[in-house]
Amino acid sequence: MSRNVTINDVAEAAGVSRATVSRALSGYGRINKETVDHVQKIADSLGYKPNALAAAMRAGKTKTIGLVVISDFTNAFFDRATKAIIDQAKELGYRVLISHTDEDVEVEKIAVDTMLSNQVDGLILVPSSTKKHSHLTPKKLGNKPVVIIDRKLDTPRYTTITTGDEAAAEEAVEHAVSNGHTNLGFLIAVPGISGFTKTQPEIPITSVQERADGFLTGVKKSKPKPKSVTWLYCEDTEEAANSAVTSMLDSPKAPSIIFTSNNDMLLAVLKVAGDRGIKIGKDLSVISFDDSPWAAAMVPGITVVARPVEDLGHLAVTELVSAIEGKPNHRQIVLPAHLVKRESVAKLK
Amino acid sequence: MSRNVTINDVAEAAGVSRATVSRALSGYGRINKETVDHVQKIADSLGYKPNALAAAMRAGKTKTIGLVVISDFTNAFFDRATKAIIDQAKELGYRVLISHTDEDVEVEKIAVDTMLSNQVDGLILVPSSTKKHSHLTPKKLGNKPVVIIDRKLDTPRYTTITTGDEAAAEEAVEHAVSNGHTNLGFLIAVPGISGFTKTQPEIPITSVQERADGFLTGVKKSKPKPKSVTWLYCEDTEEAANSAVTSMLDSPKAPSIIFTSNNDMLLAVLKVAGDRGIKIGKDLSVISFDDSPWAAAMVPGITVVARPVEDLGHLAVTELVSAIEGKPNHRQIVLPAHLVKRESVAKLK
DNA sequence: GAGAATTGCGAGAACGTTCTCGCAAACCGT
DNA sequence: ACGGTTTGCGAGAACGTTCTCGCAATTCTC
Repeated sequence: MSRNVTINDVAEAAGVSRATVSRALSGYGRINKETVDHVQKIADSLGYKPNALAAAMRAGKTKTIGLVVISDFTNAFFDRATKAIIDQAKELGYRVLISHTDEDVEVEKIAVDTMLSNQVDGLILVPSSTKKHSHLTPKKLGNKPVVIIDRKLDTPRYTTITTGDEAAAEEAVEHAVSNGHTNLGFLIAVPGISGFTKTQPEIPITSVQERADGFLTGVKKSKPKPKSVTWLYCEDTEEAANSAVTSMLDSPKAPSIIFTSNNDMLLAVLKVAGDRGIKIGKDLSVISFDDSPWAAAMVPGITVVARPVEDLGHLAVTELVSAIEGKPNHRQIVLPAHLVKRESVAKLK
Repeated sequence: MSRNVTINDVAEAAGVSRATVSRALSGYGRINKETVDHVQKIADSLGYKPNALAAAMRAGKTKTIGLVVISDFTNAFFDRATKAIIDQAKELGYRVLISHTDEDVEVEKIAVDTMLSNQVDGLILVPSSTKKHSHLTPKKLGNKPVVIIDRKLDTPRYTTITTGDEAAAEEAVEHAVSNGHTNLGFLIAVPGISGFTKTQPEIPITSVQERADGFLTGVKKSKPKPKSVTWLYCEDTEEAANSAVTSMLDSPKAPSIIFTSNNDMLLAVLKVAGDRGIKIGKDLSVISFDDSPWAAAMVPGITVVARPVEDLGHLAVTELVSAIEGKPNHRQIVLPAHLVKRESVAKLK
């Protein structure tokens, strides 16, 4: 394992000092053009690669952003968000260190600590909990810039970028009612509970809360009052979701349409309905949150609330970098979400 | 922006030397138990967070793995692989720096350089090209351990972990033929070409090549010889895929089953068929590579070749870390893929 | 052509750790 | 009580870079 070529090796080989090599390669200060060329050549021939660690240490800047998401990339929101963030970070000259917390505040704490220990210049964070964020004080974060995405903290301390899920949820209900649906079912994924329940549990995630609120407002406002409304709150696992859907379909006032708060719940609806031979878009309608290629390509296409995920990721990085580079501000940004109407909602009567 | 608390600050506050603080917190060398407690307390009260950069520089180890994938996480293979890799890395005490190359060798080159510059201890790499890998010599990689996954290089220099796609592809054809299909269509995604073509282009990716080979072997071996076989090689974009599928369905000898080499192609088949009112699993059958939750939940469920993606990611990290920690070996590992039979293949006659 | 301005470069400190070395104090055995 | 061992800790170097400072050598100015 041969040692790496350092700036000292280059300096020696070129017959100049370390300082001159640094000047030549980084292009600052006063230096002769010919020296630059000469050093360049030597550096190339030795296969010199600058040590970003050493540079970062000296500079106090790592050009690295920490990204702490709750979920992995097997999720129709976080895969796209992560990609957008990495791409935009690269565009602005930053790298991204990624960690995921699986909705666990303790894991989040450790993840953030690791990020700080690795001297990230700033953090993009999807908080696990609206309320438990005592580890997220500016002091504990070493006063580093932070951008919160997808969800809000109950104290709006940092720049926060979310999507207008409440209005979109309302629009979704409106769309269903205007298509003649009067028996509505809502399936809300809530982390931290076990199994599923009819009574509304505490929802530690503002985006989910807003979706539920939007659904509720939609129900309240709906012109022909719905005959029946079924709410089910469900743990985000396959088994729990399948049980919940089964229970909903077996209830005496089975809904003609189910609204799902995310794609995991949607897949459960598709699966259980499929197993029972219930045809989506005909016997049973469905509207879900979050668009995806497969939701569009399926037959029938699934009507969804599409959120501007790429814009959100892009903006998060832009805001963060702007803060890193000295323009700190605490903006609360809400990007509009909108309903994409496909064929999974039957027109009744 | 208050400066960070360093080991010097702790030392001063505790009235001991830097060395003692380091000993106390890292737990090595000879040190008094009481001193340890005292220093701990002071460190906590000051909110001291060790600077991983400085430690890494001193140690020459960053406990970081570089992951260079071709695609982002919006892909049914790489999302799962990435998650598995991050999780297993964390398990073994490593962090992961991620980059994606979009199948571009030049981007790959820069990505690898960035990784090296950031002093990763090892690399997990999905190479963009089987042949163009002059930037991947041990020398250029500073003799760091490398694990190649998903695809092979034409010179097997590093530990390589792939899946047995050829056998699985053969099995897929066999399954179709045994269900009475005699008009077969193959839709192979090939990066680097534009649009689609009937003539086989050079395939720069061994996994795709193996799938094509497996399909071909399957065709050759098939008992009732197929009446017609249509091959289409297609750029991995939505438009090209849609055109290719359209072209295939419009050809005089339209296939009764289409084999797709990845999920993007599968979605194109679903989309075009859906638009034309062609029922999958009835009027048209399909088998694709790579399983996913939606392929399972759809109606009909899509018959797929499932690859052990999590195992692959897991193993990649384990192998890499073992090499980092001094047991270098160059294994060529092939994990078995298998056919998951669902309802997207019609039984003919 | 003498003083002033400019140019090019080297010496050396600094970033925050870890770890080797060596020294003093405490402890041991006889 | 005296030589030898153990214990605890401090001094200082090292990792690879960047950047300030200052000093020569060169060029400019009148």
